Amino acid sequence: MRTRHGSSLEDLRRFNRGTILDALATSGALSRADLARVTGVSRATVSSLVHDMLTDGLVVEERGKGTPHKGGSGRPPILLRLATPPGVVVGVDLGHRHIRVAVAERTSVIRAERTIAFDVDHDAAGALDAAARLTEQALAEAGQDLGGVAGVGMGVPGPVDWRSGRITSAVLPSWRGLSPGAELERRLGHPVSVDNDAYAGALGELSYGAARGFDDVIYVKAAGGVGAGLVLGGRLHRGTSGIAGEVGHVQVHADGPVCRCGSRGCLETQVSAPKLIQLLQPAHEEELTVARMLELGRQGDAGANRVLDDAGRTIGRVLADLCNSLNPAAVVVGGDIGPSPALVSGIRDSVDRYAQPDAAAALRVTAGELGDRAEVMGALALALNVSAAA
Amino acid sequence: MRTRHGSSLEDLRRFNRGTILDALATSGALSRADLARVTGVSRATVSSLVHDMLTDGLVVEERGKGTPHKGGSGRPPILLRLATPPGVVVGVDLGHRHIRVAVAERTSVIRAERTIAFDVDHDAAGALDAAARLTEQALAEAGQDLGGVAGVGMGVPGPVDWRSGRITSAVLPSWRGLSPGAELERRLGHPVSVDNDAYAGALGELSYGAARGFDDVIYVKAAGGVGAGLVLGGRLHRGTSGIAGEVGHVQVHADGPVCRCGSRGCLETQVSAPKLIQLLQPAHEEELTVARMLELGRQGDAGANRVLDDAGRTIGRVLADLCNSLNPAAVVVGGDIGPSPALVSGIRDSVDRYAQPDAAAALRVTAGELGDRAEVMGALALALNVSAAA
DNA sequence: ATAATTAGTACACAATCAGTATTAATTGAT
DNA sequence: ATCAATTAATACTGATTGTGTACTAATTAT
Repeated sequence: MRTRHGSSLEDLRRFNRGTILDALATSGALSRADLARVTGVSRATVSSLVHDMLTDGLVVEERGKGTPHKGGSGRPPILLRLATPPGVVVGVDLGHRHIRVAVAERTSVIRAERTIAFDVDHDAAGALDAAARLTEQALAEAGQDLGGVAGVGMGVPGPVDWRSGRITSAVLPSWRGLSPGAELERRLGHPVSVDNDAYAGALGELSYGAARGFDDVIYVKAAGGVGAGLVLGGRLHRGTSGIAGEVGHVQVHADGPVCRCGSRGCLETQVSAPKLIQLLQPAHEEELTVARMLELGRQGDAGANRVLDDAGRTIGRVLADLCNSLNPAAVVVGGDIGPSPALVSGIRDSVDRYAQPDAAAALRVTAGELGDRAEVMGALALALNVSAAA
Repeated sequence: MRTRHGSSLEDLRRFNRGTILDALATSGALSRADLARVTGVSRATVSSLVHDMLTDGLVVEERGKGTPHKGGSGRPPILLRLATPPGVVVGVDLGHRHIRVAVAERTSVIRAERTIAFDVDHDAAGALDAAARLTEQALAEAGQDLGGVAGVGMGVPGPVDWRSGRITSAVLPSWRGLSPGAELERRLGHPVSVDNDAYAGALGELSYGAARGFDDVIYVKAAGGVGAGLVLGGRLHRGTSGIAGEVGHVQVHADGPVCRCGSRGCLETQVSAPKLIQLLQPAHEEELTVARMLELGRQGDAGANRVLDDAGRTIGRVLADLCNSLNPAAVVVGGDIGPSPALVSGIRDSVDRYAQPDAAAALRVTAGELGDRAEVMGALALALNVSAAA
């Protein structure tokens, strides 16, 4: 149920209106009677609120259509649906090595999309320039211009202090101290909501993907690095300084190689996508890529599946401890190696082995539903200011 | 600000009433005008609500007293204070080896307290019998009987499924499958709210101790076992099946001794209070106890401090990973060895070493303020149904 | 056609909050 | 001592809102 509002009558009405909009957002199309049943608000009030919302153009009636009815007889309901608000939202996903931009209707239906490879890590300014250029291209393809933009969200490959909007951590020199939101805003002339890429992915899967409806979820992004977005109590957990979920730098080998973070034997040094390719390369003549590795896995290549399974077990070892502590309902695996069944089953095996039986029993481990779109969908959710934000 | 309520006018009024009660609970004594300023509710509404509350006996006026005034002139305010509601609340803390019962006014001022040593782990039924007996004794001391009890809360040494109220995990045979709340209710004739002891401790420190005012806190209970209560986003995080915070069974030595949970090398096998005493005993002729060990540490005994410091480092190693994931504002150390400065500084050192610098910098590591009363105070908070519950 | 059933609305009503006097109680200046 | 100034509390009025009841609308089954 919805929460959080003020103390006046006006607030109360706004609250009820929000409850109805939420119900419509999750259920698609409902009649006024359905809304009254679902929300607990009386039919008369629903009628009144819906009337206002129709006047404001927030919802539209869907008359005469199918009008499916349960009992058989009775007056057919007039279904209500959220109106697609004018304008579009823009989602920007800055990965370590790619930039993806999506332009979507405010119902989050994607209208245009652009992806390019880019060395984001080492050229922050260039990446932001490219993102702005891609945004303009995608807007043009969608038949829009910057004036029609209602919101912009962005995921960036590093921890963001979500009060100041600055990149706090020192992992990527070209990003250090930067305010990526302000930077993109300068280029687009529109405010930008920013979160790190793992949070964006979590938000994407939470709003539109495999994590929908769960209160406590760990979203793991396994790609060039390893990060996590934690959904706790139905909300994204960012922590005191906005760096919660940084599981990539948990030490898994005391005497492992030195990580870019300065520590030794971090999870990230063991299971990053480049590392896996490096492990697998000697067995192949062709130049391997992540996509090729996953394809080999699908085709049953033992080496590829072994590498992915081992990586899953290593990640699962870390997640097991976290699941012991957090007892979540689901682990959703994303990132570009996330779709690998071998990786997911490796995580599952490791969690089953190392987490407490009760925690493991309550846990569902799945690949994300959105694939490499999770982050950009999350960026769209940020732009739409969907409720799940903290 | 307060949150969470329904959609009707009645709900709105209840909400505003709650807002006022909250303000009074935190600020002690306020005039109606103060309340209007603090809560944002209009003076007229505050007057009306306060009138109702006076009629119901929820608040009392404090006329003529000091009546401190800011400006100097003007009609002196009538201060309002929460009335101490009739009746008392009972908190029961079942540790592994002790039982503690407190009877408190509903303002959480403790009226009577009883503590005994008891082998709770191996005799659940006996422990509950003893708890009921102690409750009656403490009630008598406070000049009350069971009829005057307004609420009972209890912390138990094992994970509780907080929907069914049953002990879920299999760690303690005599407790397996038991419904301790229902059992104590049968003995006292009064409903009992139950949580595990680490949650109770967290709730105690959150409501009355070192964790007050923080949104994200890890409370660690270091005693016969090691457990944690996680406060995330200002609320106790119980997880999907109510077993969140079970950090005692994180593996810290792959080839360590077998734990009572069946796994090997669990944190609990390395740093439980009995284990520390066992480590320290050879250097002493007298039979050591936990209290004596802490006293030795205070007196500067190198061995005792070394053992405690090492234990802190081991715990800190586990907490570092958790702090990387959760980025909390504070770690509060409780349990019977929690007051040891060596333990706390060991945790601090380990966290500084193994957690990311940003997460460590945001973190405050302290001993709990409530000492061995944390759990029973948390049980009182449960009984008072203080807001922090999930 | 008619009854039954379900959806949606109109209207009277009560609950609630806010704004504006009005009254109350005190200080300080004359 | 008296009176203005100041702050607190309340009474009253008015507007907004949600609910319940009665009513109309639209369809199916008989």
